[in-house]
Amino acid sequence: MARKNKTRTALLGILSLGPKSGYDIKKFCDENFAFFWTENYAQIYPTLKQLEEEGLLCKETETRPGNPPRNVYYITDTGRAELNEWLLLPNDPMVFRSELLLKMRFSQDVPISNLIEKLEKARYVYQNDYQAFTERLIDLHLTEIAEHREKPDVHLVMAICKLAERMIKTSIEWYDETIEMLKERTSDSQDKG
Amino acid sequence: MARKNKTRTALLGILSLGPKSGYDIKKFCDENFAFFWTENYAQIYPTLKQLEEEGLLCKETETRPGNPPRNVYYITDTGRAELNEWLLLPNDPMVFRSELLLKMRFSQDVPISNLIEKLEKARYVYQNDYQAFTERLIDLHLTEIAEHREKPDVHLVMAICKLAERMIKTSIEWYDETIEMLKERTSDSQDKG
DNA sequence: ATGCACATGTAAGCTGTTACATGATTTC
DNA sequence: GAAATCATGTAACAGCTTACATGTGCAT
Repeated sequence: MARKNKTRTALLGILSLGPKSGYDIKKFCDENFAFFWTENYAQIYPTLKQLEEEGLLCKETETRPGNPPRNVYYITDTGRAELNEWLLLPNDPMVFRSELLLKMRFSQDVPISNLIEKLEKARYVYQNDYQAFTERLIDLHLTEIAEHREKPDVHLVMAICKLAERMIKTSIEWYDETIEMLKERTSDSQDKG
Repeated sequence: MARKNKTRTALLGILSLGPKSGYDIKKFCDENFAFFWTENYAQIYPTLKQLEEEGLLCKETETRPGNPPRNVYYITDTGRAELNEWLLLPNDPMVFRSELLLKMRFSQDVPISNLIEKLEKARYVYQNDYQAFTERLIDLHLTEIAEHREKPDVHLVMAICKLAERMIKTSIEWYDETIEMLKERTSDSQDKG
């Protein structure tokens, strides 16, 4: 019963890229996966503890001058085994959830200006995301050229960034078009009325 | 504490389009909102009951020959008021969640063929969705022309379908490109090895 | 006979969010 | 002095999914 805990395997995956603290993991998620994955502290810390108890991770407490002590977690061989098992399993279908689209469907009787505001606000956020991904992709290209060699996973990271960039671009174009359509309708009805 | 119940307002919204049974609501969601919203019976039935108790909906039991009895719910004025309040409120940011992209990021050491399989499977599902949306958009256009008039919300429905169609198209193109890239890398490493 | 569509519900229990709690250090 | 960053956690509770439970009518 109840769905499978994805945080477990997400943490194993992130830690398979290198040892990290709970704080690092959150940051890593926000900076790299925000487009398609999020985790929060209230999930991360208890899960790390649990994974350590199960022997999938091991903990080392680091003290660095001028910083609070950190609990850094390393993935164990057992952890890597569970990760690889999960990687081969079929994945859940992607989930896209938009409260804005839902509201839009029911908004025929609310002031259009309100809907336009919502769309503009969402579009603004996307604009920043789009720039971030574009810059990220350029960085990846430049790093690759500068280092005269490929890191083993650079093509995977780039593919993921490309999808994010294009989805966001598609969204922005749709937002602009839809905002314009709604504005035209507003002025039309004002002309008539 | 704990997040806001979105099912309540989703049901109010759907019932604002016309009276429906719990079964109808589920079907309506699956057929119209699946791209960005889902509901399931275990959420729908208790929520309908609760909304009725609060006076936001009213129930009528319908018996039709050859069919099991249905509980059809109508939205009340109080219900409409709560719906309109919610429509004006700022919405949560959209959520996109993809276990496939997450796995992809960690898949540098698993057989590429396994990743390709996953991508091809996902792409196949999208292909069907894409065709469905394309046909749906054509239908909406034709209906509009045939009826020589616009229903008040047709432009909203069409906008939503357009976004879905384009997002799916963008995804399919990315899947194809990514699958090809991975296949090339597989044959490259075979040439070298 | 088998499966699909119609039709309504409940129980269990993990998941995930929000809020709370605490404190050092650096930067403006 | 205020704000941001670094850093780790817990409590409470609503939300959401999965599985279970039950039954009719129609089509192949």
